[in-house]
Amino acid sequence: MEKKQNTLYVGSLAKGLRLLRVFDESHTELSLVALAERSGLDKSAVQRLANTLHIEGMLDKDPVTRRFRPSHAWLELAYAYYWSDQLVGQAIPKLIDLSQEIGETVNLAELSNDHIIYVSRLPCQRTYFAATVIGRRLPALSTSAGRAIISTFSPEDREEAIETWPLKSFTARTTLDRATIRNSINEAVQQGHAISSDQMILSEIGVACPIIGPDGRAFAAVQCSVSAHTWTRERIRAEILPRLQDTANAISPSSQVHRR
Amino acid sequence: MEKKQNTLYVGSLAKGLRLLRVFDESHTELSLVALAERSGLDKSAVQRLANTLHIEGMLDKDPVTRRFRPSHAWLELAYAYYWSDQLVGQAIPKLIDLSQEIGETVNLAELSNDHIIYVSRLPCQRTYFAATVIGRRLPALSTSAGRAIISTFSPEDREEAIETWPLKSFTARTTLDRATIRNSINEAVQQGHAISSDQMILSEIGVACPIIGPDGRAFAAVQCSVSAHTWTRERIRAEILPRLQDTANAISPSSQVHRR
DNA sequence: CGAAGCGTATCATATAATAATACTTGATAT
DNA sequence: ATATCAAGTATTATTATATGATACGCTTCG
Repeated sequence: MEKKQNTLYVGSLAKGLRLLRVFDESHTELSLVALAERSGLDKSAVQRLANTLHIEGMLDKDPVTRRFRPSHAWLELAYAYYWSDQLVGQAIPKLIDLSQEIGETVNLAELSNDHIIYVSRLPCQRTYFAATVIGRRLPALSTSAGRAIISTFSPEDREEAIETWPLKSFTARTTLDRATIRNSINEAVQQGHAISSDQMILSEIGVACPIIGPDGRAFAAVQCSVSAHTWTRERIRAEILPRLQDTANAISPSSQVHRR
Repeated sequence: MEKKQNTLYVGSLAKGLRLLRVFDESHTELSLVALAERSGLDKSAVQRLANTLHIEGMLDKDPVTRRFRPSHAWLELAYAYYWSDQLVGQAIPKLIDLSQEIGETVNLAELSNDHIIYVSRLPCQRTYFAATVIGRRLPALSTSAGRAIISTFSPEDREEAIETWPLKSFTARTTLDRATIRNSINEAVQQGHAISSDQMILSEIGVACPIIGPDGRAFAAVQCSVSAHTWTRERIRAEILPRLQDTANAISPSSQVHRR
């Protein structure tokens, strides 16, 4: 169909990957035709590609319903990812300490273009499932972690992010107004941390401190999610923030060994 | 080269996947030729495939060293996996409670052929990195979780597992003798749980209770890792085991809603 | 019982992946 | 400085390989 550039591009591989990416929160188990519909590929292509993925162990196939599901191999990829991410190894022990000290859910979020992605999550209280799963990608502007990171950008980059990065509504109270977000980020510039409420789910408050790179720009954040039923912003600032701040500082890239 | 069956098998896709699987604990960042060596593909093939993976966002490329690394997309796959795994959603809240109660690292392990794979990990104490990373795959026979699972098999299946499943040495004390393993599993049959020491790392004790399916056969286990410096088997049995057992029972598949 | 939906199998065709080769770059050593 | 080497990049002719249309068979459902 559409030519996707030159001879260094292997279309079949790209199509196979598209099949993998079609699975998400609400599509956890897909039939052949469902795969075809969601991927935009035709039935024959899906037949061959899905079959290959199955043989290679990337897709499980229910022998009775004939539907495909993500396989354990997807977790093995995550495993390999973790070893390749310099930051995680550095951060994990400190995050464990932090979560034990404050007794609340602690997350490590990394910037991934204009989104943040939760790389490590240490749930301490029962929460909704999505809050415990690694790999969740959210619009940076809508999260405390993202705002904390953006707050370390140069004024120009900050403004560009605020103006152009995507937004999506999750709750009735998700902020979709960029002026309000600008205020929140400006506050973070002043205070060195970001706080947000009701963005992903109601009655949830997020606090985040940026992890600042050698160039002064953050590429990650330590974040903490608490319930608005048991916490106020004041208490968060008094009891959680100092330790959160310390942890974020301790995971400073200045202490990172240069690779190899 | 070697014909890999029929026309329903897309070789290029399979080769691309091989490239992904080449990354692991000790190979976190690979150059073009390193990829070629480890994957067994020739340079041209790797060039095309890696390029495609890069364009599709599956591999990050360091602009200066030109080396490839796993991308955030690998975590997104894990995210999709979690939603597709019925057990995890069920288990997570109970595992959180358990880890808070006992204050020790709690894991959820699933059987993956003759290995177990850690699907969920809730570290409470500082440990070595590998013990905190999800997706780790270990020979079932060498782990308390694996032994707990095998202990629910029929005598024939149990014996076959003991005789034929793979073993690998991790520490000087990793049990490589199948008779010893048989004893350990028989104990688990009697007691309903498995305990092992020094298998993956020295001075580590693992306890595991099987999560039993509707057919009476386990396919997963709740596991707890503690340090031999602060715990004895007796104290583990007295203080950890009862709650561990309760948790494993509570995550019973009888309470699972039949899909769709 | 007929129809619809879905998974599976087959096959002729040309597209699209291949592998060999040559060019470029950058690092190291002489 | 210059040479050497290794690694990344680009090009191309060739054909194998992936393609997608079509047809078959099995369930499910009204």
